[in-house]
Amino acid sequence: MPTSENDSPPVYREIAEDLRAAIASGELSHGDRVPGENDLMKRYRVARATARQALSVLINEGIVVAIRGSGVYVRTFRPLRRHGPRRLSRELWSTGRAIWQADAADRGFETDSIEIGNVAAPEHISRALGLPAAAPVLRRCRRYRLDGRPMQLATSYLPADLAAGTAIGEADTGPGGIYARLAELGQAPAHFTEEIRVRMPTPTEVDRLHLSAGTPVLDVLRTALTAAHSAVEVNEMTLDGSAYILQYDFDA
Amino acid sequence: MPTSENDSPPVYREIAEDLRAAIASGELSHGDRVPGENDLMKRYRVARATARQALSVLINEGIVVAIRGSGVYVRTFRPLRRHGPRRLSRELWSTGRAIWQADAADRGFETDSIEIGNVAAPEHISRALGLPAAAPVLRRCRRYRLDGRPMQLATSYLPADLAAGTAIGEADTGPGGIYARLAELGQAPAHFTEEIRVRMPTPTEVDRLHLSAGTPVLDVLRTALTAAHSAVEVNEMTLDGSAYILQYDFDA
DNA sequence: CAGTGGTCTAGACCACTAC
DNA sequence: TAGTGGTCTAGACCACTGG
Repeated sequence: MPTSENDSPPVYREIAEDLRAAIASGELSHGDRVPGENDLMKRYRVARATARQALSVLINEGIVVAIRGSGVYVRTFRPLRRHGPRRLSRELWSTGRAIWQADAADRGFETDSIEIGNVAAPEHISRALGLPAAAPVLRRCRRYRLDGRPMQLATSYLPADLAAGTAIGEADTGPGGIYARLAELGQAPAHFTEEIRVRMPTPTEVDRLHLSAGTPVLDVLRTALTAAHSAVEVNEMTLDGSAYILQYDFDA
Repeated sequence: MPTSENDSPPVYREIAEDLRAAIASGELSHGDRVPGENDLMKRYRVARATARQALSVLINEGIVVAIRGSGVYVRTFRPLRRHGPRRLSRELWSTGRAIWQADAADRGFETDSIEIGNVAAPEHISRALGLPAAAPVLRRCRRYRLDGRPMQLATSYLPADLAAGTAIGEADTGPGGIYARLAELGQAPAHFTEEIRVRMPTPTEVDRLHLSAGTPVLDVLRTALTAAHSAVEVNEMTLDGSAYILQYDFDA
């Protein structure tokens, strides 16, 4: 017979709950060291696996990180605000700034591991662009870092014939970026739609974004449309969920 | 000496990777049964804890669910599209429909466990409403279900003096809901801003939303402003991340 | 009632960090 | 070098699901 409480939660959950409460109450705060495996084994008189299981709960909730050889620590959370409409206003890119420069004025935002080439469009991309299945598209993959920390992965797709022979196919797309080049072609984006999904990251994403366990990612799929409502670009982004707050403003 | 590969990943990761690949390739698909602990122990000749650890990776990624006494299954994912701007268009609530009815026409959307009362505003709420700290506000908590499945938790806050003596304080707010009542008071919402965050759920939310492990939640904080830009309502929502796609449309 | 996943113990060896 | 977390074994008892 167990402790004979009518329906007591498992030990590891109670330990996790104690730690969670200590964090919520401020008794332990950002960056503080959390009691480790050995501490918990002594304090609660449990086996190592049980102590580990308790910690793994908090790790998978993303409120704590384990650092090998060192200890377990309360995670800090300092997200960047990403303003949907404002950052895509025409004034911005028509004056020669790349749109991601709107996110973090003056901070060390930089792009990384760029890859450009023509491919056959995946199904959801050809659909979004209104092209036949597997139509040729120009794909631009890149990674954004802020202060050295990887924040998001982004892949743009444009109809191959539209982009052919322009700076859109170059590593440096020039002042104002892709959207300014599209405008020069008479295909300036006028409307945007963004679709947002949440999920846990794949191992590849964990690696490329340096995610710790318990960190979800945001998938943002943005479609850029001209004034005539033809789709000229689709941008598929994967954001570190602990690094962003998304903001959207609109009218009734 | 281990298998002497220079830097081979741990066994449990390799097992997880095999299963992930089988799912990605379609060899195993939605609802299918995944090899269980005993299968993995035999097939890979590992101890039970190792097989469990491999499965726990996939469970925490949200790609499979474990059902006690039965087995482990590939999760199905069928999200609901929630259209930010459109669902809040004035025509909708001014014609007597509650705004959440815009999400799921004809489907069994219903509200649940409603709780209404005056409280002192939490810090982030008083800030959003432009009120002094701990000002009195009317709070409305509720839960939404679709086809019986809980989908989101929502808590609205309105300045107490504004809501006093109106149907906003009632369980049934009448045709068109809160926003129609505000309009009658000459405080019709004209602008909205929504802030989106992602995180792993608390145990309470796991319970109230029936979330399985590896499911993140979306926090949406919406502020409703009048044409004169005074904030009249703040709605703090927590959505089941596996149940929603958020969509926002806007112009350049 | 056989099989499943859930919890827990008591060990072991390893890689890494910090002093 | 002492202490940390990471991986792994070989058991045990339990609650639950399914035929």
